[in-house]
Amino acid sequence: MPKGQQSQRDKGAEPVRKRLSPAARRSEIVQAAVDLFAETGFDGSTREVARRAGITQPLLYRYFPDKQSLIEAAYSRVFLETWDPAWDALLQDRSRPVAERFQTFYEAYTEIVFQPVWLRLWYYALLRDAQVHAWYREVVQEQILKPLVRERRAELGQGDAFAVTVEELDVPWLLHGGLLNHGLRQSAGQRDGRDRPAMIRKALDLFIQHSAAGAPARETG
Amino acid sequence: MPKGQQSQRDKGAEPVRKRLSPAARRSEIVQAAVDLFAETGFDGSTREVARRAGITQPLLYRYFPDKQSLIEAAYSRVFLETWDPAWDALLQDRSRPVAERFQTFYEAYTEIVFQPVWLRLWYYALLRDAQVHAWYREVVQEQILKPLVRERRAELGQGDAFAVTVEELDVPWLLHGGLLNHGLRQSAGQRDGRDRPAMIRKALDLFIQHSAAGAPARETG
DNA sequence: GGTTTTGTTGATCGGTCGATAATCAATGGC
DNA sequence: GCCATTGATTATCGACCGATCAACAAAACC
Repeated sequence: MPKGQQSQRDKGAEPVRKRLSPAARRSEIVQAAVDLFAETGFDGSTREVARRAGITQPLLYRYFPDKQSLIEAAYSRVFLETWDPAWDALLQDRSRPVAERFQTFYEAYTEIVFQPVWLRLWYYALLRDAQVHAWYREVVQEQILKPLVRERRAELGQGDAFAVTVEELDVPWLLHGGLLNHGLRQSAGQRDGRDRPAMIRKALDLFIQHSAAGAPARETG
Repeated sequence: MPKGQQSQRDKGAEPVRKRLSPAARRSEIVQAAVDLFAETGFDGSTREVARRAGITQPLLYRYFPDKQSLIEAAYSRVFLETWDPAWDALLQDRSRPVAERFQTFYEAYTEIVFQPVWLRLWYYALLRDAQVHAWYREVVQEQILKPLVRERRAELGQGDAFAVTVEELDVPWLLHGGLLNHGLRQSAGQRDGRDRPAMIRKALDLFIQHSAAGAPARETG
């Protein structure tokens, strides 16, 4: 019989101590932190994080010097792993219409960022410190919205060399923000069945129409 | 000499006790709560609320049975006093074009709801309980978006009697959400000078163009 | 002016939180 | 099989929080 199978200290079937590699343990803690913080905000207790990770609370301080660094680890886990490098190529694939490209992209993108855990953690981060917000705002603008404007310019034969202006980004920001807000609305208990792809399509239609209106009067049926 | 002018207990110039009417005191407490909760979220302490209101913390429990009712009082102060009854008439004033009416309305509306205290309290409330969110979502939809669709129908001569469908609300929701998100973005430390009226105008233009495209092919230059 | 009413305060309780120190025990090296 | 390493736990500290209660004092009343 293996020793310690049923010592007096065991209250359940779970072995009292399970020893993991630092990387694996740390990963479990971060995942527990992400889940908890997404539910309750960053005032969720370290004890609850530890409970969900199946460890005791002091052990948490073996992997993170303080709670703040645990919060930042949760940031990284969720936000930094959002962007798929393949999307950059997708957005610039000029063999397909802009609307079709960005439809594909936004369906994949929102499938990630519309998850409650992502949206809630995002808004909690936004409310807590403007630092994270400024950083991610830059990501959205450079990776998504400016490519959208540039690719649409090229599609309209307007040339894509010169810099994208602030005014050109207004409508893209409006629609991107509208989509984000739609995700938040659906995430917060709403169940009216309006599906994501349709909403994305409408947003992209609005942009395509709007950019065409500024172009040399090419009409779309 | 008035008694108690400089007793041993006075540490500053402030009189130790200032006696107010319950209504005035309660109002001061609620205002302090609104300010604090907008800054730190609803985990802001009752002691800090009391400090900002210039009273001691136990007195707070003379006016509110517990912290939750103080939170709800802060809700009411900010959210219930948002809507100006005059706006209902404004939105239905058919002597002016729909775009012009809603431009005026949204400029007044966002002047209130784009205040950091409003936006932050709103998102904190949204993240905390879906109840408040569902309630306010109903307000926006019934008071703003459905009138927008109906008035635009009338302007296009399509008749405004039959009910507004869910699909018709998609684009309005998209643009309304985009505006809200724009306010949040500006509130969170961004200073790029893009002004509200211009953004509102672009959002309304998008809606007007979109609804015109669905009409019997009337073209707008 | 004495008495009542009630707005206000000081003191404090039980609970939870973040963080630390001492101790225990599972694994790898030899 | 012993030992060193280090993952993991128990116990605990100081701070803060929500809430309660007895005591105090400023108006209000007659």
